[in-house]
Amino acid sequence: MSIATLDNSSSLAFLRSASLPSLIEGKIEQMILNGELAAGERVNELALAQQMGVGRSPIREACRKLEQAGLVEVIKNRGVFVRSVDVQQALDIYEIRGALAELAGGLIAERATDEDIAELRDMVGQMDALAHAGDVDEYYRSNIAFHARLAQCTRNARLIEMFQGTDKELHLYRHRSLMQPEGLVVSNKEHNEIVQAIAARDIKRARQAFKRHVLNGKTRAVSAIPKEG
Amino acid sequence: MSIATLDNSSSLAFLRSASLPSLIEGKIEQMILNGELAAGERVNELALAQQMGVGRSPIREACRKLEQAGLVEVIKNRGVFVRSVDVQQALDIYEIRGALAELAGGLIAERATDEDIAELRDMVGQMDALAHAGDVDEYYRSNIAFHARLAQCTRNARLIEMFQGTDKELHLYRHRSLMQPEGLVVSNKEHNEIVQAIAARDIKRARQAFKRHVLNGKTRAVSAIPKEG
DNA sequence: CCGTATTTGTCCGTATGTATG
DNA sequence: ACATACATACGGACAAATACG
Repeated sequence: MSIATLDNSSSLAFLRSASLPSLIEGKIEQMILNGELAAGERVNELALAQQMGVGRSPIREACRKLEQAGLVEVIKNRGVFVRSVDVQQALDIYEIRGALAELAGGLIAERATDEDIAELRDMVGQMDALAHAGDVDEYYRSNIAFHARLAQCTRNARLIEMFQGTDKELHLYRHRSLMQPEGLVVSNKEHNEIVQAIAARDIKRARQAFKRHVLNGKTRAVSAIPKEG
Repeated sequence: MSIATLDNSSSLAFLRSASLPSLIEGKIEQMILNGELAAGERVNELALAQQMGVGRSPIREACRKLEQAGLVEVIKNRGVFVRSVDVQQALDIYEIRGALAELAGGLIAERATDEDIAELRDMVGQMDALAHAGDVDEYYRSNIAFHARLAQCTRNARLIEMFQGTDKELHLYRHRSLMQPEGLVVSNKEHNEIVQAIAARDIKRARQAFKRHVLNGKTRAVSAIPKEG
């Protein structure tokens, strides 16, 4: 009754607020980003339904959302397949992220609070240790958190969503192992430049620093570039 | 067997290629953009299903896609509601479109073919007549087509999608009557500047011209601006 | 505050289409 | 090329939640 019941009721309260398709969507998304579901692989409705102990309807609705998000492709009467992003599509997305980063850099330099900046500094400091230690996995997670925190400082909700969305799409291109241990230090040096420009409230420098960071990320991720170096 | 049969089989072939949820999604989207479904209004599953002569499953899947596209909001156990975009959200989106237009302007100046440019010129010319004639409705349609054609010239599929997507979202803010008859002439003058810069292959000027056009559109659409004039 | 009607959430059955031997 | 097995597409039914009187 006591603790177990409380835990149970609280988890039920959570289930009440979040719809089942949304929970399933998050689960499938996680499976895709974790690589459990590889690019091009088929997403079996019945198998997932039985695995999760639900009917097929919530699975189907979740897949439609993922389709719109660009994480899966749905072929009528054939099934749902994890989207595979080719080089050209990745370059297109990086091109867009470069422009969004340019915008974001300026917004952050204008709108970030001193608390924001202090926190960003801390994160860069911690990542510096991870980079020099060569802890790729932990740096990877911290990198995501840093960019999420950075995006928040734009105070533009739609822009934050676009960074998140395009980042997930790019995961379908970066076939794991997206960074060399030495790339970590370089990447974090760019993080530091961004934060420095923001702290100085230097809009122009912040725009360029953030844009360069994204486009350098493109170069790091895309090994064989067909056009436009 | 003759013509009627052929027509029938061809329409069936179309139904074969496009999924029912996708067709319904387009239909609902059209109803929203046409104003048949007003912002904030509830989308009744059963009513739509009976109206379209289908079950509720395809309706629900279509609504999930529209939710991800940002055209509707789904509240658990309450229903689907046409999204209402407030002033701040509209400003956020215009901010993003400004950055995307800046990117697009440069890409188009680099990548547009001479045929593209000739066609863009023609469209601007036709719109000029419509603008001076004060034909708001026809100008409105031509304006959409012009921007779609312009986006195509970027040769960036994802960027094209983003222009389309954010444009639909903005429709939920612009409560009809988005342009004064005199605004048409001004707007098309900006179109002409964009095409001129592209034809001259002047990347910098094309970037600025396109960005200005979008941000001027923001000013035209947003009457009461709370911050950042 | 309660009962009723309406609407959503989910599951499942059947039909249709696809892949495989 | 055909038949079988399998997966998806859609509709209908039941349960749960909400809205209304």
